Amino acid sequence: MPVDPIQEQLIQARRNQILDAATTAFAQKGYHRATIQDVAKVAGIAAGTIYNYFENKTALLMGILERLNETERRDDDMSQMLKMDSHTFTQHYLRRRFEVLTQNGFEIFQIVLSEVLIDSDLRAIYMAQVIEPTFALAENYYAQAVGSGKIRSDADIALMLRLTSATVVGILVLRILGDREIVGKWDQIPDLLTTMMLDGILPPKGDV
Amino acid sequence: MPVDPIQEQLIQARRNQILDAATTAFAQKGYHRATIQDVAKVAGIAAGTIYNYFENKTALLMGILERLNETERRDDDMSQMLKMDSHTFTQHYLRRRFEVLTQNGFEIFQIVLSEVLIDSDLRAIYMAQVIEPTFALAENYYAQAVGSGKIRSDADIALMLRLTSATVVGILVLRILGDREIVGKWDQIPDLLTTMMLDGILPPKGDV
Amino acid sequence: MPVDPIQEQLIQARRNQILDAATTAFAQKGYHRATIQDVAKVAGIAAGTIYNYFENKTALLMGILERLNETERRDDDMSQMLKMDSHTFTQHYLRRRFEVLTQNGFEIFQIVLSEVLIDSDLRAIYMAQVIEPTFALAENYYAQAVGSGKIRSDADIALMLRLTSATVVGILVLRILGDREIVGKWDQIPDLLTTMMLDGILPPKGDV
Amino acid sequence: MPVDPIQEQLIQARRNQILDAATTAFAQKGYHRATIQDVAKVAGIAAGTIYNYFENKTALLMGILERLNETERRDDDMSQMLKMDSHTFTQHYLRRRFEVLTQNGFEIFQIVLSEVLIDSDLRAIYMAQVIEPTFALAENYYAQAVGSGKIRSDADIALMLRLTSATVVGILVLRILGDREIVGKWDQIPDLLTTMMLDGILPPKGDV
DNA sequence: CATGAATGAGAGTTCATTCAT
DNA sequence: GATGAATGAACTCTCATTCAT
Repeated sequence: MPVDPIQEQLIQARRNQILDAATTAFAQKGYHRATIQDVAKVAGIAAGTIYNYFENKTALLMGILERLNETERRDDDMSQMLKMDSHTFTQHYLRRRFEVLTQNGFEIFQIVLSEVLIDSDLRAIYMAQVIEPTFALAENYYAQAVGSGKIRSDADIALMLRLTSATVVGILVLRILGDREIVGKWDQIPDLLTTMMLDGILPPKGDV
Repeated sequence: MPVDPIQEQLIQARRNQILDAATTAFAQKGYHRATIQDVAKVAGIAAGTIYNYFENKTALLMGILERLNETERRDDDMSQMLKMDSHTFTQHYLRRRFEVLTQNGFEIFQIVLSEVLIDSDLRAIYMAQVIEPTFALAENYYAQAVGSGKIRSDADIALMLRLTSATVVGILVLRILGDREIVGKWDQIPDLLTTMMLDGILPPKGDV
Repeated sequence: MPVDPIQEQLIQARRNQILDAATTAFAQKGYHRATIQDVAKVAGIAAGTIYNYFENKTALLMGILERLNETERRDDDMSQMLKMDSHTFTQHYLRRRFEVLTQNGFEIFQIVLSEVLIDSDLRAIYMAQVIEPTFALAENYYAQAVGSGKIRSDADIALMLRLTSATVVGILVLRILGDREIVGKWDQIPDLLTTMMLDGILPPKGDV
Repeated sequence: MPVDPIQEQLIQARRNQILDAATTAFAQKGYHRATIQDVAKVAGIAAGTIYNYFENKTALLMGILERLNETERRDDDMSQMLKMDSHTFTQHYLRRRFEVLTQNGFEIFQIVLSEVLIDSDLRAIYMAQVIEPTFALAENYYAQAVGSGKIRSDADIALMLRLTSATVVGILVLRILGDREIVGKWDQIPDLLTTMMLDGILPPKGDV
């Protein structure tokens, strides 16, 4: 069956419309409490129509996760970043991560994270497809950075990267939880985090 | 109506038995997918009995959260910690936090976190009763530490504390998600984190 | 409105195409489990098109039944058969019935029978239009046969005919159920049945 | 878990109550058209209660079939029948089969037959557990009868038995379809059938 | 006349909650 | 206080039917 490109576009548009609605509905009530009717109502279509585009409710969740993945991957021309010094690199890296978070809307992470904590199948997918790639580039960079003496050689790179990423994840969680400091100073965070991570919270040695 | 203390103890024992079962059941299947029958089966009692001790299913979740609070608060004689230097204090503080996490079992955070991300009422309670107190002591200490020049005075204390806590939260999330680095090196994390936070990931100045 | 005969033929062709598809689809999944989409797919047309030719799903079933009727009636020039002796007549009659069954495909009886057992409206139609006519001719013949002494006069003709027809129906059912003896020896059955019915299963009197 | 015999009886009673209701409801509307609500209404209980006793709607059908099996098997002390002459044996056998049909109520066969024609899984079960055993005894007897010269030795026993059983099945079908002759003379059928099968419909040789 | 996306009523099924025992 | 059978509202999903294109 030859694919009509216009048909294909219409189908994609409808799928996106439904996924947008699902994101909204799931974020408001949570995946389980939100019904297909809720999603349909938000999308402004009949409930049955959703099943012309998605096999079942779970597929909606998967669809949201897939779209998230695409966004995550869509960028990251990191070739230049490897030439930067530690500070600039870290700064760029964190800014980029925060942009991705901000652009996607936090709802999407709210949904995905809360389900991922519960559903072990989803968890495996999420780890492999979202979390791990988030580590990948930095891991590559830091390995080189250690080699060239930019970073302390006694460090456990793998673990330290987890801690760094954990910080980003944790900030996201606190943001979703509604912490006012985090929400209010969202844009300053990447740079503050850069400083904190590179130099620590102690006063500069020379200052004492 | 005077309360019979023995009756009271029996009631508390039964409540705890049910909450333990609920924790187990919710952790396995998630709050929504776990049924009251599941909880009852784990507890070794009839489903109806649960309703003699808890108003409804939501109350089970609240009960779990309350018990978590009690644990969090049960300790923390921090009076001595205020006399410590920055490194020792931070180390103590992080070790303490990780102990609490480990002792409670991660399941409980898995349950609470996933629901808290969804349910805005629960979220408000959780923020006020669990997250905020976790900040409180440190906030107090660091304010003093800045005053006495132990910490760089240009820092945004409130925000920096959020970032620190975010790291702990994020580590917990990654642990729940099953990250192998985090799981394998769990016990080393508090100390590594202490170093990283205080000194940063840059090599010591003198090394260059 | 004068009917364009070419139009009429096209319509009939399309109706037959759809009924063929419906027969196939219904036989595979059963009337209820087969969807209009299934029928459309087998027919190679769109689902909506079916509704240009049939009022609803039930009408498809009726259409199948009607076509069955036409086949049943299409032949049966029985004028010569009345001149035959009992054995030849019975043999011809049974062979003819089995041909009809075989030609139509058993699927059609599978569909019709299963629905007829359930739907009382359909049942009335089926009785009046299919079963009863099947009796008619034979009834006529046997009445004459009794009159001329070819058949025992103490017999209850009407009932005996039902039993004979019942045998044919039952054989069909067993065939649909997949009985191996019946399936394997299908072609021998009319003649065996002729012998059995006329002479019984007892050994010939003279043999003893 | 030790089984409380009174509990067990109550459960069986409720199961039977539900199966009775299901038989009624399915016979009226057919298995597919009858809803669980219909069954519940007939049984005078809530729809959900049915699911405490049967896994799903299919299990209701299976339950009906199982009860039918039990009835079929409940009897048949055929040891004496083997001593009978052909006529008495056949008469007893057919009478017995008709009794079973009559006692169970025709609805049950209406339901089972119509589903069995459609569902190939069910068909296999039905063949193995209901139809085949119905053949078994007779097959045994007739084999002996042929050996002792009571039945013509040129007969294909296996096939002839199918034809006999087919007749019973066919009579049942015609009865369900509402044929008046069959319904009206139901009780005479076994004996008439006996005569017809043994002696054929031809007039006795000596009569000519 | 053909199409097939959209519809929404209605089905089977689950499960929190109640209450007679 | 403990039980667990009964309840029925609410959910997901299916599919006959319609109708704009």
